Amino acid sequence: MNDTTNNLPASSGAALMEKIVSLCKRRGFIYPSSEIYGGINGFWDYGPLGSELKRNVKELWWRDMVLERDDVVGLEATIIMHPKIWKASGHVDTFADMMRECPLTKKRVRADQVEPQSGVIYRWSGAESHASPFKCEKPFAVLLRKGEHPDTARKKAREYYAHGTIDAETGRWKDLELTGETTATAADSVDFHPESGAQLTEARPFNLMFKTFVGASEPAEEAYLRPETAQAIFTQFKNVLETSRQRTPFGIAQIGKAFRNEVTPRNYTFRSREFEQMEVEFFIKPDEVVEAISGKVARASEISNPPSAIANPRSDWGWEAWHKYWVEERIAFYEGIGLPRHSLVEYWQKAEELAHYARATVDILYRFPFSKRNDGGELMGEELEGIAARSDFDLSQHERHSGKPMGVFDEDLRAAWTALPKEKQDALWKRYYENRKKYLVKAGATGDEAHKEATEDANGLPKGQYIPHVIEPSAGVDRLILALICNAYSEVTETDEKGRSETRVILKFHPRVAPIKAGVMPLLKNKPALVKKAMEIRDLLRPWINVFYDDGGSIGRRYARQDEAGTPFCVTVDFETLGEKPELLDTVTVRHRDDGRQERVKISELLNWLMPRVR
RNA sequence: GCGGGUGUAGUUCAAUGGUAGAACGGCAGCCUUCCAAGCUGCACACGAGGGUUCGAUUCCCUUCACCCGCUCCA
Repeated sequence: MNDTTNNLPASSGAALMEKIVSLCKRRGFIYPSSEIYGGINGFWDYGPLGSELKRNVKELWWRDMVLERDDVVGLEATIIMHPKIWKASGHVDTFADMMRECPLTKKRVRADQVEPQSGVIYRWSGAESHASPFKCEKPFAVLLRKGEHPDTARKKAREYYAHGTIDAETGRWKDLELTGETTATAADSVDFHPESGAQLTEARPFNLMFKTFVGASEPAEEAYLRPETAQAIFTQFKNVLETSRQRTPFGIAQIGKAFRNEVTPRNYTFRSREFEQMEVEFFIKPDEVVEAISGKVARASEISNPPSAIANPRSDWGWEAWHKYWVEERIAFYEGIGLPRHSLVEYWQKAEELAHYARATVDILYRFPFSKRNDGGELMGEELEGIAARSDFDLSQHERHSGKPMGVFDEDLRAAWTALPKEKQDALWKRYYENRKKYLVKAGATGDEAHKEATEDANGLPKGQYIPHVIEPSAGVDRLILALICNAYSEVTETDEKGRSETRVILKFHPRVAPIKAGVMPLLKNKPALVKKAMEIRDLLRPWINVFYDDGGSIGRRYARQDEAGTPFCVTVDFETLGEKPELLDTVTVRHRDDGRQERVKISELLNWLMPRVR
């Protein structure tokens, strides 16, 4: 236990990240994008090993989420879509926020979310210095709250005027003379920064979506690069439903690029401006429909028994049960590709953190070296995936904005409904109506409109019609790649007989994700028989798994190279292979990455030996 | 976007107002019977632009990128 990431010194987060970054560059996992031109902030490329790693991860996800399930189908949509989609999804409003800035602290706040404040406004027309020729005539104002001394406001003003001047550096700003002081009272004003009290700048649009133009001739139509892949799934929902022979509950999966003009890309590839997502939108029956068909809705606590196992889906599951199911399913996926449970955090978002569309969201966090620590010194983790219960918000929004119906017809519901007692019908109708009305009001409908539409919606139930709800497990591929690399990173320090100590790096990837599954090498390069046999073995394995042939340098050097690349197995052709000991003819040495252990495997059995270990 | 720091070979570092060295790594060859051995040779760098100067990697300015702290993170 002296060679794993978790035992590296706790304080070395930044130093550890530096080592990981340079390893990634050196071994061809990750390069800065456009590096020969100086790089471009927030963009990263994957090199030979990185692209294999990423391909493996995406393929495993796809296999787990789509190929090995009956109830999820795939989609690959375009990056540029109809601009109205982003209006319907809310991104045009929330991603293009009007922001105001505090001139004192430079902090930015959303223009529509400034807390109203009351107090006395102190205004100045400028400031000048006796000690230097400094003079400034910009107006500045601070809100003085109850109980604060006017000198507090004056101090802030001097700080503001001195900002970036020599006076600020020498500390002489305290002597600045403020000019043109006036006061006024303010009640519930939203013009002042809640923390500093300084008057905020005018609101400016601040757009996190990348804009582009469709069409070569002017005036071209403005469009956006998608800031998430989810909306494509919602907009193609009806097409998929009608062509895939799926019925709720079922999901649509997509892997693809998304783009966000992040304010500050940071932490290596963790927050990139161009990134890839792996998402499923899993469409389920609303709870009222489940209850109509099954007679009851299973509680979340009923499922998954024992707790470590993932329950099999049941027809009486409502959104809570499905949500919990996907949380467990996804954590199992991460464990299955080598992220140990203790490296992950299952974080249930608090009510006030939830996005406007979400009923519940669980974030799966990975404890990155750069993560902040809590009071107990424990890494708190950064989000790899969010699993959101989004109700019927998205499909409803697209129904409203496109005017196209997004509901489904469900024969089971229609049949079940007629068999229900009148009281039950009324109760379910009422609940569905209330939920729809609540959504519609939130979406901006007036009371009357909402009542009318919600009534129509609820009247669909007896006919077997409803708008599905959705559970969305949405993962960031690039974040996961970074987590896998951080998790795999380990060092072994060895002292040789000459007393030299040397630190070697081993990337302990799970064999499933490892870029290279096996290194194939002759023990010695200058023995043609060994080389020939090794090349035969490479050719034998190559159609099935990614192998790497290497005969450069000494055998130890080649092992070390493969350790750094995270290759779980090395296959070595030696003199026994050629029959030096007759009983070992046509066997090879297989060397294990993590502990250097060796075993002999017959060449005829090699592929069957390797395959189950690398998938 | 703000403040602070840093930019020299693939990586980690050094030196210098007169255009740069090392270690490791890489490549080629020799050698090598299992964990970065050795020998020989080769290739590879002053982030970019501008200014000062006879001359700038070095000083100044701008810019870009990276790191840290704020901010942001639907």
